[in-house]
Amino acid sequence: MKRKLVILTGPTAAGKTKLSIALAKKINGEIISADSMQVYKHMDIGSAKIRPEEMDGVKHHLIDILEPTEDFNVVLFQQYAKAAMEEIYAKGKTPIIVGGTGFYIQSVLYDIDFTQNDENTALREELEALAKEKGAEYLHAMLAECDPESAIAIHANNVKRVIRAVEYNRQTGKKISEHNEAERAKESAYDSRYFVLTDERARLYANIDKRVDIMLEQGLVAEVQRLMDMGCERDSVAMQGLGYKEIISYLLGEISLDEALYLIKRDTRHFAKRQLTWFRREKDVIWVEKDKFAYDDEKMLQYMIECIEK
RNA sequence: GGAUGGAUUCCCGAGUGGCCAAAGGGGACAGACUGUAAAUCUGCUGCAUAUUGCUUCGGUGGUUCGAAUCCACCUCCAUCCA
Repeated sequence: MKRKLVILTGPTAAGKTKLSIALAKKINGEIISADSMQVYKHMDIGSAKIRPEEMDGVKHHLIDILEPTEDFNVVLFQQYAKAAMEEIYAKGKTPIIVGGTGFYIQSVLYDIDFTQNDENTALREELEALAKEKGAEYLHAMLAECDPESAIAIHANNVKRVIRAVEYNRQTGKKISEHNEAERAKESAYDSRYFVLTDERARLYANIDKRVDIMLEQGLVAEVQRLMDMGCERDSVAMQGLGYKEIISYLLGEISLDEALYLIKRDTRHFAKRQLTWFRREKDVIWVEKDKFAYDDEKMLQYMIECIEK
């Protein structure tokens, strides 16, 4: 008997946070954040993190668990999320994964096996250096040698993924293409309800623009300044977040504040599009289109609860 | 009123007689993604009854086998002189 798992995701600025609280209260759930930036402390404004008072007594997991100087990735997410879920199930409650990072959700939902090879940074650095020196094509040719299928599937310019594929082969002696294929065939490990909250594209984009302006008013620049003062490196995982990298660029005098804002808005729109592409590809998703519910949260909740109880 | 420069496909911008439906960039749109995923990467962008046909480069007319490219006039914009 599979255990119940509720997922509430959707593109950025769709309104997941607000709806998630109401949902958690109705179904006696606890929330696990699937967000690659909200795990970090001191990154509140730019990550649009939920404020404690907004939680309204609903317990949240995986928020504020790391310093911005620490690295985070899917594997860690999966570990933490699974641990949190056990804790929630033990209490007889339902876990609700809320957040926009589709890859993270997938890692838990399909219990993807990230073979536990040690983090071999030396090898990765070696490959990165090689790519820089001899070019992306060279590395891609290396991949073609050890894993032709991956070489076909991964574009040579996508250096990060080429490196990972080569790295995987070097560490395990196997092909990542075969691994991926096997993982893809997996069925959901849970009795899950995968809700994707979304809205008309134009509204979504308008919300994004508005939200960025609000972040600025709330003190985004000061927040980023503080992070820099704390010693956050600009190429750290945390500082790759939307809103952070652009403001760093502004604070370093590379671009104007207006340019930074333009870039944040544009790139956040691009991000929302990518999220939508991801969710379209996921199977068994339940779309919750706000315009079809006349923007009535109660109606959306009611619909979601019906789906959950089925 | 005069002089000069300019008007190009959603935007910026290249193109100065045929190889131009028109470089490049941006935006929009679509897609990939299995240890950095708020990352990284790819495709596409005049219309159609689609290996061809049609309409397009401010407007009208002209030169030419052939014009976004040359000429005339007109409209608008910019700068300068009155």
